Amino acid sequence: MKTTAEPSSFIQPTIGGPGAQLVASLSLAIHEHRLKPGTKLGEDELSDIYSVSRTVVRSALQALSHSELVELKRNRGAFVSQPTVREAREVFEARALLEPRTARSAAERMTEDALARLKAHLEAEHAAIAAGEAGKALRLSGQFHIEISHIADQTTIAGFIERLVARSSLIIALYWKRQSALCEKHAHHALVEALARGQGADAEDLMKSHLLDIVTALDLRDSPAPSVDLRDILKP
Amino acid sequence: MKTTAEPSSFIQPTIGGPGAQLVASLSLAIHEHRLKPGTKLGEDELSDIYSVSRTVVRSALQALSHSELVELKRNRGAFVSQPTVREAREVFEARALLEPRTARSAAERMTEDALARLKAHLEAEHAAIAAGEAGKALRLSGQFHIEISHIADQTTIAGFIERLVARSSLIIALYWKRQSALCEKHAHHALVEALARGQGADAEDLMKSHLLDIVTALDLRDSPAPSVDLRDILKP
DNA sequence: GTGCACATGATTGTATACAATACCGCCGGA
DNA sequence: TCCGGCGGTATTGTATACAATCATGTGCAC
Repeated sequence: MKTTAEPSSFIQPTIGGPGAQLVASLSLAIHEHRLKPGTKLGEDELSDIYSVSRTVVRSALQALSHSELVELKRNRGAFVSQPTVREAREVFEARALLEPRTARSAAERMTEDALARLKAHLEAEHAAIAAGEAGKALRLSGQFHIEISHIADQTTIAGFIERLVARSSLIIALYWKRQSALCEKHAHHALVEALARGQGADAEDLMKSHLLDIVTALDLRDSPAPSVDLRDILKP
Repeated sequence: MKTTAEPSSFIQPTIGGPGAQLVASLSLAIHEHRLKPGTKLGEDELSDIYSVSRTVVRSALQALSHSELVELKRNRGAFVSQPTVREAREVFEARALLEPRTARSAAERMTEDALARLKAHLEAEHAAIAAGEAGKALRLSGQFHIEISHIADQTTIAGFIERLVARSSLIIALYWKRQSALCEKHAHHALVEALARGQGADAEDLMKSHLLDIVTALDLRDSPAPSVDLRDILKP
């Protein structure tokens, strides 16, 4: 393991523009499942709440739509995204393609500094679970994967994983089957162990099976989408 | 090979909002290297050219910044992105991770319809090269990869590849070494052959070596970035 | 001649006003 | 009773005006 404490490159990609505060706040609420998929995000409503003009609200909503967290429907408004079963499958296929390899890279590029951050993060996860803060626990659980991708020092891939994790949060909100969030805890712990020892192959395998566990805990049968809008299918 | 002609899912992800025309036009110009990296895109300038208000121009620039084609600097304006050497390497590492596997999937899901489109595309590439339209040829060359990813029927991954191809265009504009674009032609032809025969493993290998060829045709030595702004490094 | 301070001009960030479009309840006719 | 047209209301799309910030060039002090 390297011991150099290179500064962590936590540059939010392209999200620093106008309405950053708003983007962050909404993003947080969505990740913590306080805003559920399908919720309408009215512009006037948000501009009232945050005391900014609709201009910046629109800007923020646009940013979120590019992260695929909200869906913009022309002349109808912004809604928290509702990934379909098909999209859900795709997201986890993509994660299966990217994350195991990234975990391996992370193990190889592990630093003392990063390990400390990772352990602290794990601690925070446990604390949130213990405190019964389900939303916060879920968000941290997702962010754990993002942390790892950042350690791998591939900001481009990390950006993709960030998007995938975000969508995963929505997917979990829609399709979660069991309520056992405990498996997460152990899986993450085991991953940190492997990463700490620089065991890349182990980390890769652990990540792969961890992702598989998540997918199998989802109910992705071809059900008629939760609440589809015929307009979105039968476009004139 | 399947023969069902399922409708191609060419849904532009989240890019249908305001200023779509503008986004398309600018995107085209960037892909064809008519707008070079570092070029400033003034808001008034664009609003004059396209006869729309600055509101929609800003919206379009924001969209492009989320695609990482342009960089938005607060209070200083929008510029066509200048990927660094490091970012260039990351982009092609990501492509190496995603595209070969995707090519394999494409081979497995090939349809008569898709094959026809692919061949037509190849023809267009040849025509552009023959006509000496270097910019157009380059753009089509990139779009070829996107077509394949769409055939693989993984819209999420296809979206990532689309972004990577876009960045690749900028990278090529900055770091291209040789001027032999002919290799592309043969590589793409070979790929289509493999895809047509449903030879997934071959397609995967061909894509891998094709991407490697592109990278080796780049000059990615650690050079002092083309024209950096000290402000971007020494942030107070 | 060099370096700093300030004023001026240009460009972006934000807010507001108006126009276009879609949603929803009502009403009339079959 | 059900379907289709119609108008009011609400919400989004676009344009414009004003405020804040940054770039540039001049002049003065050293």
